[in-house]
Amino acid sequence: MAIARRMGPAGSAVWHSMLDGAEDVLREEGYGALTSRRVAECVGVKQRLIYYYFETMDDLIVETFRRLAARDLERMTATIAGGHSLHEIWVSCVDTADTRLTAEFIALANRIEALRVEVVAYTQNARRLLSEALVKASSATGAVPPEAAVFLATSAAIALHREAALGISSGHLETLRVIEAYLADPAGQRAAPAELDKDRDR
Amino acid sequence: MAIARRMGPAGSAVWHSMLDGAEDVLREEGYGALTSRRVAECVGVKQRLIYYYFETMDDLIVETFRRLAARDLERMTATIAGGHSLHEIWVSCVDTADTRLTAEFIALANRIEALRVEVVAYTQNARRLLSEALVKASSATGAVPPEAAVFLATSAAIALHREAALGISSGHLETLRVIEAYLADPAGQRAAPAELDKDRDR
DNA sequence: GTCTATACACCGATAGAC
DNA sequence: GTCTATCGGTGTATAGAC
Repeated sequence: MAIARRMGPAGSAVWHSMLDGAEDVLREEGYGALTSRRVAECVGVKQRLIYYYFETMDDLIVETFRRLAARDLERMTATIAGGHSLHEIWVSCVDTADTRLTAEFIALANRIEALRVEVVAYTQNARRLLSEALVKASSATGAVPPEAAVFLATSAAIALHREAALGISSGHLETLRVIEAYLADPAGQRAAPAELDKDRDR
Repeated sequence: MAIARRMGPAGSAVWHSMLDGAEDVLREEGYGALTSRRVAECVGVKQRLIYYYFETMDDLIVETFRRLAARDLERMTATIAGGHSLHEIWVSCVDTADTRLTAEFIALANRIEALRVEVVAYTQNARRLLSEALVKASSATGAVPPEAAVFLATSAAIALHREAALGISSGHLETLRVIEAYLADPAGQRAAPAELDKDRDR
């Protein structure tokens, strides 16, 4: 175990731009292309500088995820606290969220233990936030438990993005419609009592 | 463009064992470790031989997926034709399927055009097979269109496997229960008319 | 803080012997 | 059909000048 070499400060402008570069590469080329040379090229510096700011490439990856996860959870918390409708929360928290990026991190988490821990924590936090929001929004107990609804909706969101990137669209519209119908009426009283609410919009 | 070099026959024993090796590496170490040397080591031959049987590494990858996809679709077709219940089809076609492996191929498909085409074809075939089976099983039109149900169930299955590998389990039981309840009664007459069926079990 | 230069491992792919 | 040997490229990571 060698003595830690001199390193640049976390949080500086260059440090952040390196995380930005790592994000871009991951999003557009996948983790197979996430190399120190590639990130350096994105930032506009030489490769050596990456190792001045990060001990290893794994560290850079973990830090990139940490920043992303923190921002995501903050945004989710703020949106949910804002008293928006479930549909608005869905669009802001899940549909908008960069699930392509998240999928890359999840894949990486199978190889990098430190990242695995962060991904688990983030996933559980996000799921808890969304489940609570769903419980609050639907006073009546619906046919689908909130934990299951959140799981189905978020895993569908990831799959929708992934398939769209590959050029698959079969079943996508139908799925989105089901999710949006559920969010509009989570308790599922569509059979008879919900007819009253439907008329109100006309 | 060079003249194609002499190559070994597709379908031979060694050829198959190379696809086996590629599958193993993908499943256990991810596509980052899928190299000609690694596969050769798995098979017990020298690296050079990989290029005797496959023009490029991308070719080996595509062939590996093709074999896997063909076997998967065959098994699905047989199971569906066997007249089993929806729940049995679910377990045999989706829950059992190697989603870890599939996820690796999907990730690779973003970089290898020939693989992308194969993945798209496979996904659409699998989705069509399952949707048709679902339509046949539920004569009445349920609240959820079959295309959406298949999409939600398969994307949930992938997410369940992926998260289990990472050590996440929150929401999993609830999700499985919802899916199994749906498969047991896809038409969704649980509100009033289904009460009759419920009592039958007691 | 940012650079040039470099060590060493491993990658895909090829040449040619047996 | 399978091998040894090798080329050129790129990966992580380090040494040390400015």
